[in-house]
Amino acid sequence: MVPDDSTDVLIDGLVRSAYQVMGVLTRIGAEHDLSLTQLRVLGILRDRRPRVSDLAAFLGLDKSTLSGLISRAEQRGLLTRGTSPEDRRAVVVEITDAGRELTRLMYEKAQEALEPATGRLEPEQRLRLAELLEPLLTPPLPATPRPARPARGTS
Amino acid sequence: MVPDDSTDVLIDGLVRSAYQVMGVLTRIGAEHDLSLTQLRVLGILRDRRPRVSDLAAFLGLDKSTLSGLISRAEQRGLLTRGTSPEDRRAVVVEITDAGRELTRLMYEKAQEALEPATGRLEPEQRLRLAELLEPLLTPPLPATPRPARPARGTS
DNA sequence: TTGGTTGGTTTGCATTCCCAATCACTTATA
DNA sequence: TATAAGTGATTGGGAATGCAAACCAACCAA
Repeated sequence: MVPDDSTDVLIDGLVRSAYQVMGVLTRIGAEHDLSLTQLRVLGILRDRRPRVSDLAAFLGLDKSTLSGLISRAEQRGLLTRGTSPEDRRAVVVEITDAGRELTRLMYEKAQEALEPATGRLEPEQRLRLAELLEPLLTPPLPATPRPARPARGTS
Repeated sequence: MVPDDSTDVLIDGLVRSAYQVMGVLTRIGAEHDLSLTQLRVLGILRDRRPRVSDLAAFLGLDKSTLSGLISRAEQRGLLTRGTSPEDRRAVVVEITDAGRELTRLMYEKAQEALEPATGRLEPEQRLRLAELLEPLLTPPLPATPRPARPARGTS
């Protein structure tokens, strides 16, 4: 498939919007001592309880990189490490309430920060843009089905 | 302006596509020992000859961060430092032919890497997507007008 | 039980990034 | 013109990110 003009101009837009979004996330994260990667991990954990290797594979990072990152976040009380019942070697990572709250706040702020940009589109254009973006996105990690009750304890 | 559903879903798409694009750029850059920021700087330099502070302001980074980054790229022959005629304190950064070629290669590879994603859209959808993205983008640094002749040498 | 594999952590190193201090040049003021 | 203040860039210190290699622990097959 030979890339044509429509691809050129699209790549340019995607790359530039990516830098812009990352800039916003970096700045907002920094205000709360969260790196881009930490922010991303927390975002992923919102509805998943993956193992360290799943996380590493999905993020394209080395397991050792996650090790330190998870430790720091754990010390700050943003997430916890647990052992998988199925495989006692495996470490499952779970977000805490504090982590969840911080993540919510971060994404809320990101939304505000991007508002001047997204506000330049009409609501139906925003939907159309989101629709067009959708097919480009890599499917996320499957969500961990949460037990009927929120399962604060191990229940 | 109260964020509505269309904003939520759009932000989600933008953030995810940003992570995805950054992932691709990071990987491709790494294959040639270029960090995301170095790649970005080279991309900016393609048609500009900004001063260090312009670059820092545009990237939202500290000048000191750029200092080292520029030095390393300079040692690799990807760019050169020059003194501004107008202000002898100022350092202007200029891409070299080697840097330009490497940048071209990187973006070509990025295009290939993103092809499986962008290819999921029809050409007219790609154009439409690019069009919708456009209003969101921060205007880039103004290009440095190049002398009439491409000015390989100082002419 | 042994040997190989897989999941995570630790250690060491380069890079990125910020901040504070510094040097060099520019511009304003006396 | 001399001096002071301001601006542009670099340097050095410190934390975090990221990889690779070495390592331990648990799983799994023979």
